Formats: sequence, C-alpha cells, structure tokens
Amino acid sequence: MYKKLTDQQPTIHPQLKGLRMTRQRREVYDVLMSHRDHPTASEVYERAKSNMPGISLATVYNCLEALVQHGAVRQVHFERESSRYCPNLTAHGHFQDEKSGTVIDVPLKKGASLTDLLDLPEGVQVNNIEITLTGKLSN
Amino acid sequence: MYKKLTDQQPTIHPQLKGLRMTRQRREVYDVLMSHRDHPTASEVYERAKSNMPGISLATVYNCLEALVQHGAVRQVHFERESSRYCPNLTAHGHFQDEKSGTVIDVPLKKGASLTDLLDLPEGVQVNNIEITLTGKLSN
DNA sequence: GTTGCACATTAGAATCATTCTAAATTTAGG
DNA sequence: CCTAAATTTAGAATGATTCTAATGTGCAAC
Repeated sequence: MYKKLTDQQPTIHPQLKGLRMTRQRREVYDVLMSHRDHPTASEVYERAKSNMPGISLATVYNCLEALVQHGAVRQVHFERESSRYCPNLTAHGHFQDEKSGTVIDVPLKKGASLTDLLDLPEGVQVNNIEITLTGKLSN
Repeated sequence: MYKKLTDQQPTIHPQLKGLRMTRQRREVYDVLMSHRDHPTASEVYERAKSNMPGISLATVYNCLEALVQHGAVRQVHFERESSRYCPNLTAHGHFQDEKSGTVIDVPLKKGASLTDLLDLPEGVQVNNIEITLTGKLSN
C-alpha cells in the first residue's frame, strides 16, 4: 500500500485560484486555515516548520505577502506590533485583549455598512478598511 | 522694551492639565496643534528643531508618548508604517491616499456610534478604537 | 525665593520586524 | 524532457522605535 500522488495535493481553495502554487504557499495557507487565531509571521513560521522543517522565515514572509496580494488572506495590525494574518474574508473588525494579546474577530452586525457611518469626501475610492479595537475581555 | 517672562509660557491647553510641563513637551504639542496633518515622529522632530534646535529625536518620541498616555493626542497607524500623531480628540477615523500618502480625518456621521455596528461579545471593555481606510482620493 | 528629588532629556547603542540580495531551485507550459 | 520565469533560501541590510546611563530641570514643599 502506498500513497497516491494526489494525496499530497490537497484541494485548492477557491481563494487560491490563479495563484501559482508551491508547497510552501500551500503549507502557509494550511497553517492559517487550520488554526484561525491571527498568528504573526513568526508564529506561522514555527507552525509551518513542524510539517516542513526546511522552510525559511523569508519564505513565510513571501508566501504571506503573496496570499495577501491575492486577496486570500488579510493582514491585521494593532499599533505597530507584528502583522497578524486572518483568513476570514467577511467584513469584520478585530479586538485585542490588552492583557493576553488574544485577538478575536468582531463581525459587523448584519446589514451594517461601515461607510454609511463615515463622512467620507466625495468621490474617494476605498480599497481597504481596518477596524481595530483594544480593551479588556470580560471574565 | 523687553519680553515679559510670561510671553514665553503660552496658555496651557486643557488637555495638558496634570502633565508635567517641559519646554520640549510644549514644543512638540505646539507642532501638532499648529499643523494638523498627521506627522510622523521624524516629521515632528524636523519641525520642532526649527524652534528648538537642540531637541533630540529620543525626546520627541518621549514627549509624543507622554502626550498619548495623557490622552492629549492620538496615534494613527497604517499597516506598519511609522506612527502618526493626531490632536483631534473627537471620534473619527483616518483615510490615507495610496499615491501621495496624505492622511485626512474622517468624521463619524453625527449620532453614529461604531459599537452599534459591531457584534461585540458580552462584557468587553473597549478602551481604544482605530478605523483606518486606504484608497484613492478623487481628483 | 530656595531646595531636593523624582522625573525628563540626551546621544548613541541596541532591538526587532521586515525587506533586500543574489544564488540555487522549482513550477508550469510546450 | 526543457526552458523561462517565478520562487525559495540564508544571511545581510534597513529603519522605526526603545533602551541605557549620564546629565539636567520642573515644581511642590519649605
């Protein structure tokens, strides 16, 4: 009994269509999809190494950038901390607990549109929105 | 005719009450108040030097931090670019033009509350909110 | 007005996330 | 299988910010 080749080529998610696929990019994407806790590049690197020991940090940065450019993943920023990566493509913001550093997704209430709330000048074209909250989680 | 001492001690803004006042902190605050274009620390440093040639960059960083801690000024972040500083204390977000880098304030429409839009977990205490948009300015 | 001391300022070194470089490797197409 | 273009890699470089430790100063108490 031996592995079929196709076992090593898992289904490509729709978000990855059109992105040149390499083992490293797949691994980085799988890391993000399997544990959606907004890891930093270094955290992704540590996790990726357990499946792919030879991967380099520079490659993790490159892969993350490719995924972001491609729209498969979003970057999240708190102050000037390390960038974090989020594969949730729905409209949402992020909350970070000041004590633990934990980051959670904060969905927009349904029907809500952020641009309705903002007094934007005429004719601006908005390409990206980031909503970040910090504070204390209750319990 | 000679200057009275008090001429060199301009009115202290309400936001500065309780903050130990030094020449450098006053200068940094004046720079922010007089040209509200969201300068970076280095830009504040360059401007402050024209009135106070001996001021150091480390001091500008220290003063900016003191003003932020004290709630007199807010930090603004786009991706991981240098922090920018904003003395507008009303609820608002920021828009950055991708080509020029220009940052403008984006007021919330009146009566609007961001937390109304967001599905926050029970009992979280929100201490800070940052709303940042990027895109293209029309003309 | 003087004093004391806790807090500020300073120059330069240190840190650390990220980007760059250039050589080796790999992907996808024909 | 072959090739060109893109990707990976280790290590160096960059750049914003923070740290260090020595010197200076605001201001509350006298």
